This record gives sequence, structure tokens and C-alpha cells, in this order.
Amino acid sequence: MLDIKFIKDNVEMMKENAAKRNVAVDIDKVVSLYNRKTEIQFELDSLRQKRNENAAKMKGKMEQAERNALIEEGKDIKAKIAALEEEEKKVAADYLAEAMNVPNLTHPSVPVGKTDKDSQELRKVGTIRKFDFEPKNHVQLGEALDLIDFDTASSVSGQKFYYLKNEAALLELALVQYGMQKVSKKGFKPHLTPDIAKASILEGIGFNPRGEETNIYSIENTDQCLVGTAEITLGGINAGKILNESDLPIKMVGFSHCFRTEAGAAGQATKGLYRVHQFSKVEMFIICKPEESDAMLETLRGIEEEIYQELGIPYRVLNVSSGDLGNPAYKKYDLEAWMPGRNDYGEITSTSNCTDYQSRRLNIRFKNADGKNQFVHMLNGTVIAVPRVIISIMENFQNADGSIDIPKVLVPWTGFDKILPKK
RNA sequence: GGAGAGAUGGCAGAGUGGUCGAAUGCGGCGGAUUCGAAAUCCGCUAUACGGGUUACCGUAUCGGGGGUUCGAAUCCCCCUUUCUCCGCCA
Repeated sequence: MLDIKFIKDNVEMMKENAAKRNVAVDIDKVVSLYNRKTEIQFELDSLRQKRNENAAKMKGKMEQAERNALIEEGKDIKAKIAALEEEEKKVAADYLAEAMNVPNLTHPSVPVGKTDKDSQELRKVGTIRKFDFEPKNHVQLGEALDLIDFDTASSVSGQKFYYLKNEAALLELALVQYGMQKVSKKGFKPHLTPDIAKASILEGIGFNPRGEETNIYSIENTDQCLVGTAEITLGGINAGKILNESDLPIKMVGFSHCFRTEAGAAGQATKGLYRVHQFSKVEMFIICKPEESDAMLETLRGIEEEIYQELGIPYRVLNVSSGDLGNPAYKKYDLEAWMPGRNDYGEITSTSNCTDYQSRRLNIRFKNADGKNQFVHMLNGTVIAVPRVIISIMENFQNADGSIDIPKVLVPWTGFDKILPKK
């Protein structure tokens, strides 16, 4: 959601922006619905003023005939208000439905393009290993080392679920510990978050919890959903609040399970742990003043890079193209890790500056130096998306004898430095 | 899951149909007093939207939604949520 006044004043620019981002939205319709809504509100206000004045006249004692006349007038006003309110409701709903589809503005440095292929590679970090043996992918390794069980999970839970077993189970916990410790030492307050949130919060963050295209599991007979990311519950913490300027920036790091229906996603590119219905994730979230958000995005990207350098996983940094940003993001960086099983890079983190797009929907503001309430800027970034990091570790650090090396920084949390072949 | 009691401004807390955007206290801001401070006294002290675009005016908001009424913080219905007690449970 953007400031409607800004949209009204920049109709052409908003149309170009939506086109650039591959978003079908009727800007003219948004503006005309808003104008009609304002007209109706003005009429309603005048009618209500009349009603209030009419009622005020009846406060004291008066002739019954005079009172009856006023009551008749009041009834007449009441009917007019009711009719207009009906129309207002309809127009307001239509307006909101269309306005919600307007994407955020786009940072000037974002490469224009339709898909992820148009994203700009900023740099590659780390050395891609040349194997002197035939490397296995993580599915093969997982089976050989008794680390991952897809078959049992599919009979117990359904396809695209998995059991992590033995060292892999401990590796998940180690990654979560490592991520939470690492980032909380940088001033991010650690949170364990609910895995369920209300649909209204999902919408505020920019997810669409309903409809055929949705990637969200909803809970039958409630207005609650399984979260797709802790971004939802971390962002929801301050919904409706007016924050003090001195409290900003607010930096949080949260752990949650993430649930995604992944409707229609299947095939070789998403096999194994790469795209699953449930996974664990550590996520950063920042609420800050508007002028700080550009720099905060670089901070988040920097932390992500530091982590993958420490883990020793080769990666590249992408400046995500306009068509692949999603509605809330103003600018987004993805880190893609080298995954030998794909013989390609695969997305491992994503950090976005959503400016005031989410804060408008969630109504999160701060009182600025002039005493005015201003919308905050909100950003998020992945620390550890557990299954994809496990893929990267298993595939990059496998040895000819079938064992897998554990990155040094994780050893304090795993308690072992190697996963050995089972007898 | 059952029973009961609540939800009012930054906080505490009055208010059971029109004189209530809301008493009073605390807190906050400004001023008086003082060499200065404390104490005391006086005044001000919610948000959003819309119109004048300055000192103003209007509308809405007393947990949320719906209803009754000429008129609702106040009456009715539904929901949410908090507390207390009981049950169940890791």
C-alpha cells in the first residue's frame, strides 16, 4: 500500500512502475474509486452534522408538536445517511481491494526485467570446488548416510515433507543456534515466534492468504494461518502502534517454522530439501526511520555475506530484478549458494527493504522530531533457511570416502566435525 | 472446555439515553511565586479524516462489529481480549 495522495499526484509514474514490476493493477481505477469515496464521505459528514444539530435542538423542553416535527426531520436524515453509508461501504471495499494490488515503488538501482533471469549479479564470493570424484547430490548423500527420510515422511505427512535424522537433526539445531547467537551479538533481539498468525497480519506484511494462487496454509474455521516466515510475526508485533523515535531502529532476530503449500511447484529443480512444505528459518527484521532504510539494507546484506563466508559456502550476490521483487519490496538482494547437486547456484537468503509499504498496511508509525506521526520503514533478511543450508553443506563439503565435513563455526553447536559413513 | 467479572484519554479511574470527547487524580507542557529548587497556585494537555490551508470549523472514535433510537460511552446481539475460579494438559 502506498500513500493515495502520492498515487494521485503521480499516476503516470505509478503505471510505469507497475508495468516494470509485472503487476497488473488499474491505477486509474484506484484513483477514481478514491475520489468517489472522498465525495461520499464529505456528503456523509454534512448529513451527520445535520443529524447532530437536529438532535441537539431536542435537548430541552418544548411543545410536543414542535418535537414531533423535529423527530420527523431526524427520521428523514437517518434514512439518507443509511443509504449513503451503504454506498460508501461498497466503494471503500472496492477501493481497498484495488489499492492493495499497487506494488511498492522501485529503487532506482534495481535492474529492470521480467524474471529472476534479469537480476544483476553483483559479485561471486568463494571458490567453487573441483571434485576429483563424482559428487553426490544431497538426496543421495542423505540416503547413504541415513540423514534424511523422504519416503516415511510422505506416508506419514504427505509429499514434500521429510525427517531429518541422526547428524542432520543435530545439524539443524546447530545452524539455528549459530544463527541466533551470531545475529543477537550484533544487537538484534532474539525472538521465538508463534508459527500461527491471523490472516490480517499476513495481509499487512503483503501476503495473500486466500485464493487459488496462495502459498499459505489456512486453518479451517478460523481466520488463522500457518506462517510462511517469521517476518510475519515479527512484523506484526508493532501493528497499530506509534513508536518513539528514540526506540528506532528496532532490530529483531526470530526463529520460526515456515509452512508453504508450494502449489504447482515440482520437478528436478526443486527436488529433495530445496522446496518443501515445512522448514525452519532464522530471520532478521528491522524497523527504522525512512532515511535509514537504504543503509539498513546494506547492513542486512553484509551480515548475510559474513555468515556464508564463515560457513565457507561459495555464493553470489544478486540485485533482484524489478519483475521478481514481489509487491512489498523496494529493493531486494538475494544470496545464492553454490549447490553441486544442481551444478548451479540456488537461492539461500533474501533481504528486502520494504520501505513504508508494510507499515502503512499494519499502521506502524513513529512520532518524529516535529511531533508528527510518520510511517516507519521495515526490512527483513534471512539468516539461516535451514534445509537449503544443509543442502549446501552436504554437497559442498562431501569427501571421496562418503563423509561430510562440518564447518568449524558450527562444531561448538553440533558436537562433531564430520559426518561419517554408516557401516 | 465450563462459570463469573471486566475492557473508558499516556496511566489510574468516574460516568446507565440528550447538559459527555468524556468528571477527578497522577503524569507531561507552559506560566506565576523563588536567588534557585521543593511545595503551592493558574492555564494547557487524544487520534484520524475532510474543509478553510494562520488563531478556525466539521465528522468519526469510550476493545471490535452489527442493531434499537430523532439522539448511544450508556440499551440489545455477536466477536475479540484480560482477570478470577473449576476442569483438562506438556
